Parts: sequence; C-alpha cells; structure tokens
Amino acid sequence: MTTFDEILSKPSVFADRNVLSPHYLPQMLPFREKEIERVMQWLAPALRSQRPANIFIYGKTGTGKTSSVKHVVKKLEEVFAKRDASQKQGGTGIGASGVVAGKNGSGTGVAKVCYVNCKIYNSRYRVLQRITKEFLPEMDKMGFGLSTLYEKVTEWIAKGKVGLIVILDEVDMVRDLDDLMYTMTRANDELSDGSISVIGISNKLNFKDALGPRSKSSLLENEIIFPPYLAPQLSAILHQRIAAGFAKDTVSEGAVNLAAAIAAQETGDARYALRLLVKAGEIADEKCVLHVSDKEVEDARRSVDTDLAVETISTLPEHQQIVMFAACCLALSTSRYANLSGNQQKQDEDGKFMLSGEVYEEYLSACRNFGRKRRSARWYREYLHDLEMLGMITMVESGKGIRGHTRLIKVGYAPEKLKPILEKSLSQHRAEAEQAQLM
DNA sequence: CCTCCACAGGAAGCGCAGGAGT
DNA sequence: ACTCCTGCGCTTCCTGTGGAGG
Repeated sequence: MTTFDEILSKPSVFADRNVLSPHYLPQMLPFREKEIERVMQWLAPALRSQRPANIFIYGKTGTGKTSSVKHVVKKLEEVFAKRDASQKQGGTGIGASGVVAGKNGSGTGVAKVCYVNCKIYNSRYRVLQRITKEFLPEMDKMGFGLSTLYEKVTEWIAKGKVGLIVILDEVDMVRDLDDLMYTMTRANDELSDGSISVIGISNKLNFKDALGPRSKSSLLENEIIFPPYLAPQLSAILHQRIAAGFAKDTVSEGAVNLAAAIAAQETGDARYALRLLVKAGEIADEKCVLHVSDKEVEDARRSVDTDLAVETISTLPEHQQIVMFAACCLALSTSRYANLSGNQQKQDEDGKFMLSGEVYEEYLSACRNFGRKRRSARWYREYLHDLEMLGMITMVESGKGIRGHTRLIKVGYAPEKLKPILEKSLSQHRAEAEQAQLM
C-alpha cells in the first residue's frame, strides 16, 4: 500500500513545479524587451487618461505573447495602485492622471483590464458577458440580452470614467469578431467619458484576411509580431526556469540544449520546450535516477507529442471527434489508394491529402457505427474549420487537376496514434449516452 | 461554348434552453 | 404558470467557383 508520505518523501528532481507551469509569469521575460517596450508605449496614454490605440499581437504559440501582455498590464496596474495610494496620502493628488480628466476631482480616469480567453468566450455576446462578470458581479446571470449588457457596461465606463482595456487572447476564435469590433468602436463613439481599447492576441496571421474592412482597420491600429525563439534563446529561458524549478544540478547541459534544439526546430515554442523538460523530469523521477539527461528528453519527446494531441482531442465536441476519426480512418485505409488510382487523378502523389467529400462519406459511416445522428454537410464544413484552427488537420485549396474547388485535407498528427484514442473516447461517449437513456 | 459536378460558404430560419417580466 | 425574448446549434436553401466533358 502506497501512502502519500511515501510519495512525498521520495527524492525528486523538482524543487518547485509551479515555476515550471506554462501559466507561471516570471519576473523577467528574456528576449522580449523590445516587444514589451513597444506595447508599453502604446498603452502609455492610459496613464494620461487617454484612450490607448487598439493593439494586435501576432506570434506562434509559446512565443511569449500572452506573458508579455500580462507583464505590461501588471506594470500598468502597479502604477495606478501607486498613484491611488499617493493620492490618498497626499490629498491634493500629485498624480498627473487627474489633469485631463477634468474638474470633478474625484473622477480620475482609471484603467481597468479584462483578460478574456476567446477559446472559452468565443462570441460577441460571451465576451461582453465576461466583461460584465468581471466588473459588475451583480449582473452575473445568464439571460440578459446583448443590448442590456452593452448598456450596463457603457454606463459603468461613463460613470467611472474608466479606460477599459480588453485583452482578447486567441482572438481568432471569436466567431463574430466583426460584430464585436463594431460594438467596441461604437461604444467609443458614444462614450464622452471613458473608453474601450482592445488588445487582440492571435497565433494565426492569415486570420486577418477573414476580417471585414472595418474591424481590420480598427483592430490593426498597432500591430506587432513576436518572432519564434531561436535555440540559444530557448536554452537561456530554460536555464532561467530550471534554476528555480529544478533541484540543483539535476539537469544536464546536454538535456537543456536538446530540449531547446527540438523546440526550435519545431516552431520555436518555449512552452513546448518547457513541457519537454518537465516530462523528462517526471521520467527521471519515475526511474528514481535524480538526473535529467538527453536520454530522458528523448523519451519525453515521444510522449509529449501524443499527450498534446490527446489533450486536444478530449476537449473536442463529439462530432468533431467523429470527423477526426473519419479522417484518420481514411488516411490509414489502403483501399482508398486503390480506389483513387482507379478513377481519380494522381493528384495526391504523397498519398496524404484527402478530398473533403471523401472524408464526409467516411464521417457518415462512422456516425452509423457509433450510433450518432449525422450532421449536415454544411455543418461538417464548419467542423473542418474548427479542426484546422486547432491544428488537428491542415487544409489546402485544391488547385488545378481536381474538379471545381474543394479542400484537400491532411491529418496533422500521426493518424495511427490518434485513431485508437478517438475510438476509445467515442465508444465511451456512446456508453454514457446509452446509460443516460436508461436513466 | 455550355452544362454538369462537387464543393465552399453566406443567409435565413427553426427548435430548444433558460432567464425576465407579468 | 405563462409568455416573451435572446443566443445557440443546426438545417435548408442558395449562389458562386472552376475543372471535366460533351
């Protein structure tokens, strides 16, 4: 029988796992000084009670976008807190902030920040709801109409002369972004006191093309691109975290460099590099070796890749899982190739791309197999889009050679690994549904 | 050249869930 | 308890696109 004491007393390579979490915000963000300074300059007007321009930040995952923004916002809030304190102390209000805000002294412009993860709050309504929830907790109920929420928020802004800064992380996930941006700009037009600024963060550069001209011009007032980290930068970042997160001298130089090199080769993703190292540490702990070498990192790499895919899959709605399953089946099926060479062109020479119609056929039969009701082809196309957004599949427009225009689909991860996972998850869903029916 | 095919993606509309108002 | 309203997921319908084939 294992006890918690035993587990806890077991020696470990970790000193403080919190530091190694992707959500941890370090004091210093190395190699992002320039970007941070730019963002600070753009946000500085908030300190003079002016509306900062909207900012759009682009960069691949794990390039420090969110961390940098949070870092700047933290600093901004610190300045306001300090000012608040000195005002209370000095009475006369030394702060320059009150100058512009005008006569009624007490109503100094205050900056408030609302962080919105658009993966969860993925529509205009939900974003607005999130803002309301943050600042007007008494309104924290469903059922209010969009217009009610809008009025309450603008009322609150005008009353407190608030300079609201809304951070929209993964802004490309917002389905009606055009409407959202329109609402934001309209609010600014209507407000005589207070303002709303938006910081949009995205890892998809091409999503700009899908924006309407109006939201394009308003969201992209200021734009900054976070480049991927290079291998030496990644290893410096890892060193910084290791110093605080791992026990002394437990991680070899070779392990750090390998993790950095692997991550740099993939996408320059610091989160991925960190994850590799954490996994390598876990492997070392399991083996009770108290030392992380490149061997552990090598092993970690294999499991981290599938871990990531499994995580994404488990959060997917059922029908997206079925679509994914269908794509995997098709990618693996050999009959398909025979079929293709028979009546189709030799278009997918590398044998990896599938036609969207084919996958839909497979999806329909998968629906039958799992006993689920099928969705229409139109909705299926939306699912494809979502899956592409998540990086589970890649799609390209069919160029020449294929009838009309269709999409060619490719599974992002190894289909032979994903298929059993999806199968398991889907049969589980099925079992749950059947149980629910019995109840 | 015209028509057909196979698909993309916009628009409208429908049923449902859940809260507000009465 | 009811009616009304709103957002959401979804279907249906429709228009557009571009190669294949007559």
